[in-house]
Amino acid sequence: MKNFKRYTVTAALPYANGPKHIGHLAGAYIPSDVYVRYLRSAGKDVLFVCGSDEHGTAIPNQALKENTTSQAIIDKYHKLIYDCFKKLGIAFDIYHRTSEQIHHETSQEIFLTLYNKGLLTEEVSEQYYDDEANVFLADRYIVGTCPKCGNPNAYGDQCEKCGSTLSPRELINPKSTLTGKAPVLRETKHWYLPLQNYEGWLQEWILKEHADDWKANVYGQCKSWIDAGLQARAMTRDLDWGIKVPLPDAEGKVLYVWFDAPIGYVSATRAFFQEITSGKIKYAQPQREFKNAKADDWKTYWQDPETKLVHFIGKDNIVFHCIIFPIILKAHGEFILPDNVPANEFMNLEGDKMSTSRGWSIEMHEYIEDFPDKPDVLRYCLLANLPESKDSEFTWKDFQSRNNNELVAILGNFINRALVLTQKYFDNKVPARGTLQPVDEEVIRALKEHPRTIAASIEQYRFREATAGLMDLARLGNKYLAETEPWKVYKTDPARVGTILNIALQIAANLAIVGEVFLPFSAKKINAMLNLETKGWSDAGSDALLNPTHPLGAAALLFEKIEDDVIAKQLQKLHDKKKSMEPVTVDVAPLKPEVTFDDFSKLDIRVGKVLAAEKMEKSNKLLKLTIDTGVDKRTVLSGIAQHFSPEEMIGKQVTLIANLAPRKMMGIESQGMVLMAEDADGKLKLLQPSEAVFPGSVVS
RNA sequence: UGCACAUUGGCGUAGUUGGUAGCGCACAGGGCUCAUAACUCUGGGGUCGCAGGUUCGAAUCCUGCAUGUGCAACCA
Repeated sequence: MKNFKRYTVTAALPYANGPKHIGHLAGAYIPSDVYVRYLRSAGKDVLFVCGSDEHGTAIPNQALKENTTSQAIIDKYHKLIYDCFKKLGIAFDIYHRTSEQIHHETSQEIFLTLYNKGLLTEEVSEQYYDDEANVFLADRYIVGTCPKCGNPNAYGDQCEKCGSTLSPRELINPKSTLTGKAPVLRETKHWYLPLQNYEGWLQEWILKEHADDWKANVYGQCKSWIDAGLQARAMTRDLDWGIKVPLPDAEGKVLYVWFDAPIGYVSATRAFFQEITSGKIKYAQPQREFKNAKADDWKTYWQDPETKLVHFIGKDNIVFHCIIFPIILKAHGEFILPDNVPANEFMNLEGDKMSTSRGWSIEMHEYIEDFPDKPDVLRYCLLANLPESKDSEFTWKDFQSRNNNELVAILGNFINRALVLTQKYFDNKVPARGTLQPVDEEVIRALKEHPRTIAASIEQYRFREATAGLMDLARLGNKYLAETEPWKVYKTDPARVGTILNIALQIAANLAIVGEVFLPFSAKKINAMLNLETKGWSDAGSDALLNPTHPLGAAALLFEKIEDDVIAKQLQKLHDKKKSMEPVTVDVAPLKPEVTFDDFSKLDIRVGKVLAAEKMEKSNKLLKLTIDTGVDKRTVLSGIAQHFSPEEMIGKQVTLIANLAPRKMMGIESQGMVLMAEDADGKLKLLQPSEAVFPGSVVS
């Protein structure tokens, strides 16, 4: 494997149209953060960039939905998302924004370079235009009747009923989903990147060079794209929100969001060096010292072949990061290419796909609100369940058991045991070590081995395995104490106990070093308890991190148990949220055949008043109502017993059909029918005049 | 519909070139009591989605089928 001088690590730019959930964390942000923390701890030259993706059609759409401006949307969600990352310990060197000037310039420069090299093609085509909303319509925003199966709700790109792929022009009776109007065809010009010209190169670069080191899901996805044959893809759009196409004849055109978004990594890097060299810090938060940095240093991180570029993303982004963006970089000519793109699969939640819009999700800010002092618990739980090779599952029960059985019982407990014993027997000072016994030598050997295997896992992007390694190290400590039983030995041989606790404390100090990568907040606490400065990975595995007589800090609990009711509450909250998000109009019954006015006027619909109500015996559905219809008082049976009690019906005004032929039910004749509206959830609601009217009032 | 990835004990999963299937949780029993009834040891439990094939030998390679997810659409 090639040895690199430095690393540029990116995490997918979150799209700033809404909050992000823990599935996003598991996909890209937690693994990238662990990777970077490890590299930093190992003293590597690494830069970790991310930022908000703030262009594309979905932003103005979200603005419409929230009744505000696009700018307000991106401001709101940029802040929300970044705050969450910070509180969860995701340690970017810079978290930038694609709406910044420097990003617009960088994207335009790269676009112009491709243009000037003659690598973009220009094409005029006819596209549907909504002349009420004054926008060109993306295929998705057009619905109409499917020419193949007659489904009236087929999208401009595909009919979901018969599965056939369509183009908007094929739809019968196309309509804009924005205004409901029929769209018109209009000519528009766009600039395309002919991806097919790079097929040969991609075959060489991905299919040959990365056959072994890219993950199966990533490699397979790329192979399927390349084998299917690539096509020219438009790199511009008709939209007024985004980066202006830097050409004279491109009024009203912006760069395609997938053209500019990955360039965001580059502009963030540029902004980073600009900010730290000028001292005008706006977004940069350097997580280590950047000595003698120059504004131009961004180039080293993006153009020097000795830099290793790694993109962390979710599986939905594979094609953009492995095919399209690399083609842009390659076409430009001066950039390095990603060495790896360790894309994760998706994380499900309690047996179902996570979805913010369906309300089936745990948003980052929701977690932080409910568990403000537990960022590491979430980090650990996600790390232990990362969807590295297939979709995985987050459940609150698992969250609880990971916390109680692993963080509390194994890691927290070991640290606590080592410290409490030292307090008790050695006045809270690190005891000196005597002659080592085989059991000591064995544990020291194992201690040295752990950081090595953990590092190897991380370098292969196997973060789940690496996390298990951390917990194994804590297990090693517990096992050592159980085997040596210092609390027993102390009665006969206090010096021997000194040796044991010295070694146990060295293990604790190692847990702080290794833990910093996975659980930074807890690692900090361990260091405070040990009264130790943060140490780097080069010290990991050492059995001499604490010197004899070194005074320890105060012992405190590292993690606390999570009780059942906390978990039950979260589950309830999740289900409630889903319910509140359910669309109002579900399964609306189709229209019945037309009737004439004469048909309608045959019905005698009038308002009556319930005088008496009682349950029908042996029926769980029927209520027997006595209704004042104005002309008479009559008995009506109504199948509403599961929705209304007899008591609450008495005195109510109801709408009834008074001339419906009488019908016998359960031995009693019903002389009319009370009208009800059935809600989406099957619940019945009374149909009443908005204000009380005289019984017998006719409805027409 | 096409392509890609996945399918392993009750649950969550590992299995890197084919060689008697590992781990965590849960479960049962033992040890210990320094520790947040935590720790530690031992044990039971899997014909590796289904059906074929290649091989001395297949969870692993090939074919077909089923199920799930993603992509394919100007959805970020």
